[in-house]
Amino acid sequence: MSPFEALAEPNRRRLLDLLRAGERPAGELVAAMDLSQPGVSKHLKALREAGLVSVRADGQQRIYRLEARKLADLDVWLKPYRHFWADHLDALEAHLERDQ
Amino acid sequence: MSPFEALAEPNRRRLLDLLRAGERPAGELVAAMDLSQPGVSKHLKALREAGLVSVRADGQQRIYRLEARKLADLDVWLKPYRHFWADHLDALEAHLERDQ
DNA sequence: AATATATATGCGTTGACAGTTATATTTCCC
DNA sequence: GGGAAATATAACTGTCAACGCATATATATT
Repeated sequence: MSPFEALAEPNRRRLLDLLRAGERPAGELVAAMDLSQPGVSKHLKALREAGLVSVRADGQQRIYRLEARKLADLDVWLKPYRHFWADHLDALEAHLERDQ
Repeated sequence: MSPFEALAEPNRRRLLDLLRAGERPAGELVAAMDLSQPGVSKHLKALREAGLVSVRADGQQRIYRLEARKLADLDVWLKPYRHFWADHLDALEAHLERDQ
């Protein structure tokens, strides 16, 4: 599953947001999400396959960790578009300054 | 359809890439894509509903135009993640400099 | 008005995905 | 070893998206 596809699902974006605060065992993620345990587990699998998270075993727990480097793919794709709204912003700012 | 969902589909990303060069009639997009005309038309509809493109009529043609501002949503979502790989890059650069 | 061109929509099929419940697997503790 | 806890997988169901083909709609041309 590509990062783009992985991010299409809101629950998966939420999982990544949760992991931004630091690595967490799957159980905590389940508790934080409004989803069944298997549901969360499947989303985590999708994120794993997209390379967006990694897991490490700690006893019977699985500690999930954000792999943000993979999001750089998105950033790269986005790059040639960025100047479009950057230009607009520049124009807006110029306009606002002119009006001051 | 959210921008995230819209971007999950490779053909739709390709359509956006094509529109980066400037606005184009639907027919040109069909010619450039390896898809049926109705197929392209449906993807364009999805992009329209996601706010990522706009259309204007010119005779019997429909001229499509990139609405890149909507991609700023993506950029905003990405923002809190950016420092993750930026940090990694800094570390890598420092490492490379040290080795020079 | 009839025909052609450009584009969109309807329909049917197929495959993928998200959600559930139930069950398997692994590890821990007694 | 036996049971509990943590997590993953299996099996099933309902929904939705993508594709192709056929058709409708709108505009232009003669």
